[in-house]
Amino acid sequence: MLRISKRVEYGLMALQYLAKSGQVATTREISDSSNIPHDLLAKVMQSMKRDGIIDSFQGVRGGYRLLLSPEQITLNRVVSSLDEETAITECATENPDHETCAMFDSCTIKVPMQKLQVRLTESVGNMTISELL
Amino acid sequence: MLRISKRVEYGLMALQYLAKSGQVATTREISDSSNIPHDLLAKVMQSMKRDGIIDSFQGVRGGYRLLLSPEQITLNRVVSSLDEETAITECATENPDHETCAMFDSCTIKVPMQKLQVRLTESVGNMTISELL
DNA sequence: TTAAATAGGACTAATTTAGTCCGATTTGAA
DNA sequence: TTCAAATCGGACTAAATTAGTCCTATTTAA
Repeated sequence: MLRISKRVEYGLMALQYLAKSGQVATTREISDSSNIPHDLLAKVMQSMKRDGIIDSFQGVRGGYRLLLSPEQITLNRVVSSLDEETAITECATENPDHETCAMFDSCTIKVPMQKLQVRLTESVGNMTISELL
Repeated sequence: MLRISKRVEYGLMALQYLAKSGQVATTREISDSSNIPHDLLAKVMQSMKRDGIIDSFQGVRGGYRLLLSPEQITLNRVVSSLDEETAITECATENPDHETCAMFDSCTIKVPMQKLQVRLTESVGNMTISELL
């Protein structure tokens, strides 16, 4: 029905890795262990860093570390760090309007779609990293 | 997190229309009333016809009609009629294997993803057309 | 000083999705 | 009988999104 992006897949793998190790790990270490393209994972880590999910250390002994506990990191959070679009339809965002969808006024499935979004966020999106351990 | 395709959006609108009218309606009628590209809607209707959700009548007084009650038509059903990929990851399909994903063996988030798929199907996917009325 | 690491922007390639076009067939009505 | 309105279905193009690469700068421990 709805496919998860590679960015989110890689992000989840990396967070799982960090949660398991409990220590600082480099993108090289993670990408090698999981067969993830290194440069792409680097982007993913940077995004999650900016969002405050993980912490980073530059320089030769650098790397990343979890900043939140596995229980605190939800799929919703990971997705909103890593994906552009996070809603099932354009009108299922926080404050949808004509800017986002040309059919805004005439649309007859707007309200049901917004309800679906809530269901998705509350059931699927509430998964946490602790469920990956 | 996961966006619904235009095909599914249009499909839902059309099914809602058919459910409301309770009669035979043409793709022209539906596409005009909802501002949907006609030719694309035609494809969508054909797919849903093939899947047995709706019924068709050819010729000058032709069109489409619901074949199932609105309560019987789930989002899961609509999506599987209209989309190519219906799972959140390649490994969250019925019988996943190496054909579908190169990382199948080494992947460490396979099982959790399969559980997520179940959650998605059971919560979001269970919505029916009756919820659009 | 150097090598290993993050930071980040720009870019290309690949894939997926959206939408169009064409011709065939069916069929009710003028 | 003809015609126009409809479904049917394949092939195709265009657009958008996603995946992945590349390059350069900065940081920092050894």
